[in-house]
Amino acid sequence: MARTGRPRAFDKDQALEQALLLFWSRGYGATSVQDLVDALALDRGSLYGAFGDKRNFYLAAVQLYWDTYERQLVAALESGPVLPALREVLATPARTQEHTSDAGGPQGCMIGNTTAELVPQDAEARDIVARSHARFTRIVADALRRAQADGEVTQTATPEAQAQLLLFTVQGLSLVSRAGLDTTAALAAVDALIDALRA
Amino acid sequence: MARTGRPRAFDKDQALEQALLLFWSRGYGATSVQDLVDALALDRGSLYGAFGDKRNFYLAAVQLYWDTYERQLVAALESGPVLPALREVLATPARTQEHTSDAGGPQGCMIGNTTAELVPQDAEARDIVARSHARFTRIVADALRRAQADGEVTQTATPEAQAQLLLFTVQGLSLVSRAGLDTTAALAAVDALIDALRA
DNA sequence: GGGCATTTTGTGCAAGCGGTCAAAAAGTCG
DNA sequence: CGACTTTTTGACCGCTTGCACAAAATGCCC
Repeated sequence: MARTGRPRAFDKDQALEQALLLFWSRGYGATSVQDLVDALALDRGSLYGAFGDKRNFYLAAVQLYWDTYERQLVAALESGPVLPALREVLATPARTQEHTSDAGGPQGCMIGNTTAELVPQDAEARDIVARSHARFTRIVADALRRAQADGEVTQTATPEAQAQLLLFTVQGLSLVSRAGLDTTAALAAVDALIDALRA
Repeated sequence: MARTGRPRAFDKDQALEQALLLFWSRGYGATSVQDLVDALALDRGSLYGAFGDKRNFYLAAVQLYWDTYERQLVAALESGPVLPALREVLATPARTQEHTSDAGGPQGCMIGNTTAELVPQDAEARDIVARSHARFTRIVADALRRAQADGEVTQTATPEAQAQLLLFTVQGLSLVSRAGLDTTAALAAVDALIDALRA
């Protein structure tokens, strides 16, 4: 493996982050390679050289998104009472949306966006999304299992079923919020769900 | 308003239905005008003459989708106990997905698909989606209000909050199901939610 | 049956798309 | 310092896209 040659003039990780922001804001199809070239201030060939084609670039950005999200999720659930943390997990997308609703900023959940746009026609995208779903439910179910044992969460349903329900809710909330959300109503719905989980 | 002239050689409503099926299966961006021309067996000019441009065509299809869905929703909730009907509303997308997961058929909820793909950049699409959300929550909240009065549904949350939660869940379920769903797990989650609503 | 309004038909087009490539530039290492 | 490897640069390509338009076809109404 040769290590010589002209060094890259840009930070690959930082470029990926910026690309994530763009893909997140506009979606896959609506983001042209030219948009990326303009936004990242690097030339076409450099982009292709570093990341392969547009689809690979997007998938890498999605993976970065999920890795970041998962880290935060684990951190939020690893200590303390579970229900307030889960409440926060659900409330965050509802509140975030309020600030950026009219701006051109990121919209919804990147995993959800990918599910809607790419999954039906892209097996690799489906794998990434499915794996993210599985990891989300596993992490949340583990936390709920502990909380059931502690008497914090009701045992009227299995932790797995509860986690699955939370996945649906957070995905639905992120999606619906793109069309404009009554934040108060959304938070009331979140509270209704959290209350229903209480033992 | 002149009524004369060469009559249309195809059924406009039927063409719209077929277009809906195509848009529903592939999404907006991935469905080219050429695809529509091929599938509907009518020529380019005829399509533009009857429906205007592609975007208008799509929005008309979405509207048709919602009108159909709303009719079924109202019918399902207008009589009998509410919770079993709501359970069915949530369970249907989970089961439907099982059959068509690998085929090229319709995927997810058309409103959700539109939310993900068009809403961020299309004000008219956002209006249609937002109106659909509002109508869904109103219809469901009305049913829940009745059910709360009848003692069928818990009063620990307002009917509006419960309806909003159901909107999130059905949208999330439809979306997540596109990535492949464990039907049993999904139904367990639905049951957990329905049970939580029971008085 | 002749004029008229409308749809059909088929061609054509400008623009934007994702992607490629060859030459120039820039460090690295013997 | 000069060969080597990699990145940069910018022009370029073939393709598909959504859409427009003119001429022909068709049925209604007076």
